[in-house]
Amino acid sequence: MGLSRSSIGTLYHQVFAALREQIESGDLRVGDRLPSEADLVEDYGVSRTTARRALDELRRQGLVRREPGRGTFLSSPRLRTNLACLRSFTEEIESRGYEPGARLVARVASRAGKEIAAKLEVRVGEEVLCVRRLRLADGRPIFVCDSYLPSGRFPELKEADYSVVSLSRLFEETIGRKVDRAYQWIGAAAATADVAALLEMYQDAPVLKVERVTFVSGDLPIESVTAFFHPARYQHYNELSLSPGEAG
Amino acid sequence: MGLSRSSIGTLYHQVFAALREQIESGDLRVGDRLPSEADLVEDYGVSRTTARRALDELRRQGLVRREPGRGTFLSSPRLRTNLACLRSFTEEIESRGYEPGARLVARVASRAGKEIAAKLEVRVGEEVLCVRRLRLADGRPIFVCDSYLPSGRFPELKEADYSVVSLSRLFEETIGRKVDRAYQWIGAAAATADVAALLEMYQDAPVLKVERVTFVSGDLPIESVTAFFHPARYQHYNELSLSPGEAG
DNA sequence: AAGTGGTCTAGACCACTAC
DNA sequence: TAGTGGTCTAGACCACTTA
Repeated sequence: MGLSRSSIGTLYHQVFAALREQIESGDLRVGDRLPSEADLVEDYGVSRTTARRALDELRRQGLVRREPGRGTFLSSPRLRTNLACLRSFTEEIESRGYEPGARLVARVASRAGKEIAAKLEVRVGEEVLCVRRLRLADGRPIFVCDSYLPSGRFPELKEADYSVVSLSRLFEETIGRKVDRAYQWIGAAAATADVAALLEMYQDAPVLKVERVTFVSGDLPIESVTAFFHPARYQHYNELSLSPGEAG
Repeated sequence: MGLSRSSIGTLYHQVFAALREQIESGDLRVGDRLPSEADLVEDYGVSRTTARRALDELRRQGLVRREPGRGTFLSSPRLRTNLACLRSFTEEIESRGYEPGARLVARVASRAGKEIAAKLEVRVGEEVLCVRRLRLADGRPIFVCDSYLPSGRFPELKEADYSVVSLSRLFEETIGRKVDRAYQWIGAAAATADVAALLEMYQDAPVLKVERVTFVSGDLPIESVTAFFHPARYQHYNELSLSPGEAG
């Protein structure tokens, strides 16, 4: 039904997206059984391998659990993300089939205090730009992010338009350097009044707090960002394995 | 060669393990090309699907990157070390220079519900052991963890002493298998009354919630654990690099 | 032109679940 | 007995890279 074999994307991703849409629309409730692999073969006219890959993708993202002999069941409609590799928040939202959005909330020129100066590797008092944005997935508020940008080091940043969706792409376009690596801390915090309002939560409700410093090629910090995530709409996911050398 | 089609494990896991062993033995250097899918088909006498799944598993763990038209290459050490590596909570506490401690709070024999059964890959109703422990660093409460253990699969777990500090070591000693990999979700939640009391916090205060499923060699789940961290005393840290697929 | 990984098909057998 | 997911095979075509 409605699959394209030309340029829309892979078949399994189209099947995956169709299922995800069913989940998001509310047709399926938590615990409900999804179509079996055989059902998908019939409904979409694809092979079992393709149908299976779509269901496996849903599982990998934590949306469903699969029980041998029983079926595939909706577990939880949360957004989940894999930390194992560096992806911009925009890429994470996109890769899960949602339409990423952003709303510029504030934009203030300022000067670096000790904390920000250390993170951005600039002198205290150096010019920085503070940008607060509300990030959305399919129009729903997912997180608030406060970005601190070294506008002293990269003057191009002062003129940029921060109502765009992806800051990573903005960095690449305006200063011609690609995002390369990042480090981050993940913790929990109580929502302040302003964050709570943006995320449609109560003040002091728990939020997931991510502090990230991002580097572009040349190992230069380009952004220090603190993000507050709606805990019911977003969880970080990752997979861990033994580091080489200790494996058995 | 040396694959078994009986009881050692899936074919793709055996191929995967053979390749990982080659990597860890040092036969392959950073940037070296691994055997192609076609090579593995010949060498191990498996289908391309099976060979491919082994290589995909290596990529999923960040050990290799795959380039269409070129081949599969061993990732750089920095990429590998930056990717999430599996450490027990005990190791994490130790690496931060604290003296790890543990207090056994509860220990109950029970039966697996749907959620736990799916995570531990056992049947619903199968015997499981629930263990709640309070974890300490230099005597201060850091987190509460609720472990669900497949005592039906590993009867040795029933007799074990859970007042020890490291469950990973306990697993290795009692069942003779090493912890191999894990996956986890990280989110935020409000502290329940019992958790808050153990962590010396107020009820409903925000806590960092980590749900982890740990596997031992043979790819068998050994533990499904939910941990609640004191947000002022613990934050999750990690470093991110470009994904193996896009890395330069 | 040959080789590589990415995708897709159309089958097969198995263990398990539910009726 | 029928249906489910887990694994595996033996092909196929494609876009891409390298020589």
